[in-house]
Amino acid sequence: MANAATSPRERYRAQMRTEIKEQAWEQIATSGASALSLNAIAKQLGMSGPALYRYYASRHDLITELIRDAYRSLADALAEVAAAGDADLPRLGRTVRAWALEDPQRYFLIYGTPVPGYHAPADTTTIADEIMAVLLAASPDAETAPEMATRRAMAFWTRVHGVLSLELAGQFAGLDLDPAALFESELDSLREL
Amino acid sequence: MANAATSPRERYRAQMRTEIKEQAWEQIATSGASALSLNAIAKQLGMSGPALYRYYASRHDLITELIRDAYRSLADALAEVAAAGDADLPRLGRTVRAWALEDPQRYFLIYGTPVPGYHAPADTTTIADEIMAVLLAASPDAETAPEMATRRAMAFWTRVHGVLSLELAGQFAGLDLDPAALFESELDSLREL
DNA sequence: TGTACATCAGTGAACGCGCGTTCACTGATGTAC
DNA sequence: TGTACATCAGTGAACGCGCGTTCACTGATGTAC
Repeated sequence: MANAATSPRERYRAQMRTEIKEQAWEQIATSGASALSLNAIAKQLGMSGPALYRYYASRHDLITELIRDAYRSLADALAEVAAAGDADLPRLGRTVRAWALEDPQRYFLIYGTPVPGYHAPADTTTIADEIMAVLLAASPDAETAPEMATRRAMAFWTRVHGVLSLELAGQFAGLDLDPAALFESELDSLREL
Repeated sequence: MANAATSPRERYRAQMRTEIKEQAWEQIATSGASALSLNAIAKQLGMSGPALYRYYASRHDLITELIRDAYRSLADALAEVAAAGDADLPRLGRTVRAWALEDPQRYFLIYGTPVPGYHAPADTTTIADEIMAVLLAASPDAETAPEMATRRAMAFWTRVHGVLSLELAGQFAGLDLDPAALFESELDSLREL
């Protein structure tokens, strides 16, 4: 009885989908998400444009999956730190920063300028909740003062995003300022809360 | 002797340039900056595409001027508050927020996701410096402890941007959270610095 | 084991579209005598 | 004051391009007997 879930054809399909996405990320890193083109991806993979339609029903579908993957990747990175047992907020903050620096455009695909009219798929909300849950659990008083923990998690999130998105956007360019130090000082500021 | 600076033709030109930009902003608000199209603007103004080239040498030139205008507008809004004499950081923060809510895509054009490879015109840096100078001057200890003031101004800026950009991007959507209250609490947090 | 058939990845041609931009032009507006 | 000329806004046709997507097809791979 052949195992349908891992038939050669299915494995091949899965790998093609992966290669398409890898190529897509490369394009996004180079030219931004709005310039993402199925034809350009196909050409880069050495195949014709229409061939991609075997793997993704549309450009929109591909982008949707990229967004999902990006959320998943960040959630996993944080969950891994949390699973190690030493997940205080500063550590989680550094994890977010490292993840963002790895691929700034991936960060912006999730948290950057929204395209008016475009709505992220519903299930990304679930992953976003997962992320928030990790942050909440990492708040020292998560059990004893849940409201406090929520406020701290939100401040954590907005402060992290504030430094990070300006840094990644290059807004600190000629400013004689060490982004890493500013980031650390913002992480530190959360103790006052 | 005709005053060349305000000849009918020059006034007409200036007004056309303004109308083109107004139309451009409307498109950006509707579809985002990356979808901005000269032909679409022209059609909306009831003229042919090539006609716009009397007023802007290229699409790139138009966008550059929009960016400049956006910076200018924000700098002016802050300078106005500062000129009124009661410019503490919280008040400036609320000014930034009001300005951003007025037209979120205008905010994102300046502080949103950078397009890889695109570089803002050099003179916007000057306006950005102007903005930073207003923030610095608004720090209570601007004269006595300039280093302290710089750190406070930077924290102000990143925290304001953190809440604001997440709010405008709709990241607080189903989160049972009052953005205005969170914003106020972040402004308040700066006193600890 | 080989043969017949079904599945499916990938191709090339094509459609319709909108883009930025150029060019040679028409016609209205402003200037100089 | 009217006339001759220069300026310049705007047009329509055209160029070359790349896009997403559909379609009828070829040929290789896998399945059933």
